[in-house]
Amino acid sequence: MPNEKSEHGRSVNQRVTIREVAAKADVALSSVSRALSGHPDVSDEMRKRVKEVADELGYEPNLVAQSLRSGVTRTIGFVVRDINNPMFALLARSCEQELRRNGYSMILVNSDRNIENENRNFSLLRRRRVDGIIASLVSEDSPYIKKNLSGPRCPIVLLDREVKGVNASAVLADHASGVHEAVTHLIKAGHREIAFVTGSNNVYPTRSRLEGFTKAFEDANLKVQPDLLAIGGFDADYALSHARILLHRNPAPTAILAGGHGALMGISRALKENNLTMGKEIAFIALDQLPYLEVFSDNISTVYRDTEAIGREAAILILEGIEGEKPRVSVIESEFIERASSQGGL
Amino acid sequence: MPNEKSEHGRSVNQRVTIREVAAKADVALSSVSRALSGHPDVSDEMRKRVKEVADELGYEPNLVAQSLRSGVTRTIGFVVRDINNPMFALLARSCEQELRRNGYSMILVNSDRNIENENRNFSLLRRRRVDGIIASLVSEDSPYIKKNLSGPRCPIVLLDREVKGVNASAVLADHASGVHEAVTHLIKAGHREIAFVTGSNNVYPTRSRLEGFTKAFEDANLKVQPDLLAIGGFDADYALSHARILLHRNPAPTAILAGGHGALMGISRALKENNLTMGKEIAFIALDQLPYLEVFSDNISTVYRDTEAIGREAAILILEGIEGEKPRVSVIESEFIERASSQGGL
DNA sequence: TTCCCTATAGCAAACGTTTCCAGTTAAGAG
DNA sequence: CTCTTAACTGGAAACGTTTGCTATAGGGAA
Repeated sequence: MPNEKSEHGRSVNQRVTIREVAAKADVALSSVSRALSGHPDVSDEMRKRVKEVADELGYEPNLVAQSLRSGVTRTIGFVVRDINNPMFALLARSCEQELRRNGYSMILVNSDRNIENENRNFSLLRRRRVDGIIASLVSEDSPYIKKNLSGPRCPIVLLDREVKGVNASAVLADHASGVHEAVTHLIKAGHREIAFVTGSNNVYPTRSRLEGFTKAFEDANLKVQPDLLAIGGFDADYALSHARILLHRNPAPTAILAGGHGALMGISRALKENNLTMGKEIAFIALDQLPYLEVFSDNISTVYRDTEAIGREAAILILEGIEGEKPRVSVIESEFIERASSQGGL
Repeated sequence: MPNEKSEHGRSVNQRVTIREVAAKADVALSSVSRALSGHPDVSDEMRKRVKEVADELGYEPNLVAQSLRSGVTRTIGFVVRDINNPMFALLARSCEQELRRNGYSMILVNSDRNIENENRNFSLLRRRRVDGIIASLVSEDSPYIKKNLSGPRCPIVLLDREVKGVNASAVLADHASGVHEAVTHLIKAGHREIAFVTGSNNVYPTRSRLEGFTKAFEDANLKVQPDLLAIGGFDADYALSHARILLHRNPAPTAILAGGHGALMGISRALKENNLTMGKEIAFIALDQLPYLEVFSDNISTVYRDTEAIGREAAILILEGIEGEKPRVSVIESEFIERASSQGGL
C-alpha cells in the first residue's frame, strides 16, 4: 500500500479528483463535471456511468476548487458582537439551520465587544470570499463601519442595527412596543420610580427600548426621571455597579428593567446583595426572554421577541441578497409577557 | 464609475488581485506573493514597495486561491451533536478563541442528535477540505463511524468519546471521579435510594459516570438498584417521563442525579409537578455545571468540569495533529461541588 | 581580472474545478 | 440522399494563488 501513510502515521490527504474519475470512466473531465453538477447537456447513460465510477472511487468534489472557479463559496459569515450572550447561540443556530437547508455553511466569528476585532473579522471573511455576511455590530459608529459596509463587498444583513447610508439589509426587533407595554403595565400598577439598565445609545435596541419607555411615561402624563436610567453598557459589570447605585437612590426604585443578558446578570446579583426578591420587594422585568430563563426562572416577566425567527429571517434576507435582490429591512414584533416577577415593589 | 454597481444596485465583487498589485508595483506576481507572505528571498526595498502598493489598492488575498494552491485551508470543522446544549456553546467558543489565536477559523455544524446528519456533516467538511475536525459524536457505534474516522482524512479530535481502532485524538472528562465523590457524599449522608437519569450507554460519559456511581456503592458495600437507573437518553423528554416514574417508585428515591442539560430540564420539571423542592424533600445533584446555573440557580450541587479547558485542549490537540504529531488522549478532571440542593431528602 | 557564490527577481507550472467553444454524431426535414 | 439541426462530448482556458526552477547582477576571493 504505497502512499497510504506518511512517516507520522497520519493518513495522507491523497484524495481522488475529478481527473481520476474521468480516467476510470474513460470520458472527459468536463463530462464528469457536468454529469455530477446536474448540467442538462449530458446523456442519461453518461450521467449514470460517471455517477457509478464516482461512487466507486469515493469521489468527493473539492469545494475549494469549485469556489475558486465559480466565484461562489456557499459560505456565510456570521459576525457576533459577544458570543457570551446565550441569545446569540439560539439565533446563530436557527440561522445556520435555515442556511444549511439552502446548501450554505456558516463561519461564526466573535468580536468580543471590541471594534478592532470586529474590523479584523470583516476582513477575514472578505478574504475567505464568503457569499454574504450577517453581523451584529458592536456599535453603529465605529470608524471602520463605512469601510466594512460599503466598498466592494458581498450582501450584508445587520442584526438589530440601523446604519445610515449603507446598502444593507437588516432585521430589527420592535423593542419599543414591547417595552411600552411593559412600562405601561407598571405605571398602571402604581409604579413611578422605574429604573432601567441597558447598553449604550449607539446601538438601535437601546434607542428603540428608550423610545417605548419614554412614550409610556408621556402617555401617562408623567416625566421620565433621568437619574433612574443607566444607559451605557450591556455587560454585567456595568449593570452590577449601576444597579447598586440605583438601589440606594432615595426614593428607591420600585421597579427595574434589565435590558439584555448582562443587565440581567448584574442586576440579579445586586438584588441579592440587597436582599431584595423580584416580585416581592421590587418589581422586575427582563427585556428579552433569555433561553435559560425557562429552565429555572419561569416566573420572570419579560419582553419577548422570537429569537429563532430573527435568525431565520436573517438567513432569508442574506439569501435574497445573494440572489441579487435589493436590500430590505424586516421587523420582528415584541410583546410583554407578564409573570410573577413584575409584581410587588409598592 | 464603470463596473461599480450591478443592475441590482449590488456592489460587484470586483476585488483587486495580486496581478494588479504586481502591475502597479511593476514587479512579478511571484515577488508580490513572496513579499506579502514573508518569504525570505525578498529585498527590503521590494517588500516595502509591494506592501505600499497593496495597501494603496486595498488588496486582500483570496484565501480560496491560497487554499487551492497550498492545500491548506486554515479552517477547522466542529461537529456538534446537539447545539441545544448550552455547554457546547461555551466549549465551541473557547475552542474557537484558541484556534483563532493560531490563525484558524472554525466551521460549526450541528448534527441534531441524528446519525445521518452527522454523516453528512463529515462529508461536507471533507469537501471543504478542512485541516482538522473536532467532533462530539452522536454515538460511538454508528454505521458510518469507520468511514468517517478512518479512510483518507485530516486529523480528528473526539470530544468525550472513546472509539476503538481509530487513529484519533480525544479529550475525555474523568466523570467517574466526580460522580464517585458525589454519590459517596450522598451515601455518607444516609441516602440509599439514589436515582440516576442520563444518556445511553453507547457514549463514553454515561459509562464513565456509571463507573463512578457503581464504585461508590461498592465502596460502601451496597448494591446498586437497577430500577433506579434511567440510562437511555440525553433529551429532556426522556428525562421527564422517566423521572415521573422514578418519583412514584416505592420506596421513593431520596436523591436524584441529573446527567446533562436535558436531564436537568426534564427532572426539574418532574420535581415541580410533584411539588418537590431540591435540597428539601429530595437531594439533587447536576452532573455538569451548566453555564446558566450560575445566573439564578447558584444553589445547585454539581459535578464540575472545566468546559472551557476542554475546548482549549481540543484546539491544542487538533493543532498538534496538523503539525504531524501522533494522536493522543487528554483527560480533564471533574470534581463534586457541594451546594444546598444536595441536602434534604431524608 | 576572473570566477564563483549569494541574493534577489521573474517565468511558468500547478492546485481541481467550471465553462466556453468547437467538434462529432445521428436524426429529421426537404 | 443531402442538409440542417439538435444533442451531446471533448479540449482548453481560466479562477488567484504558491513555488520550483532559472536568470541576472553584484560582491568577494583568488
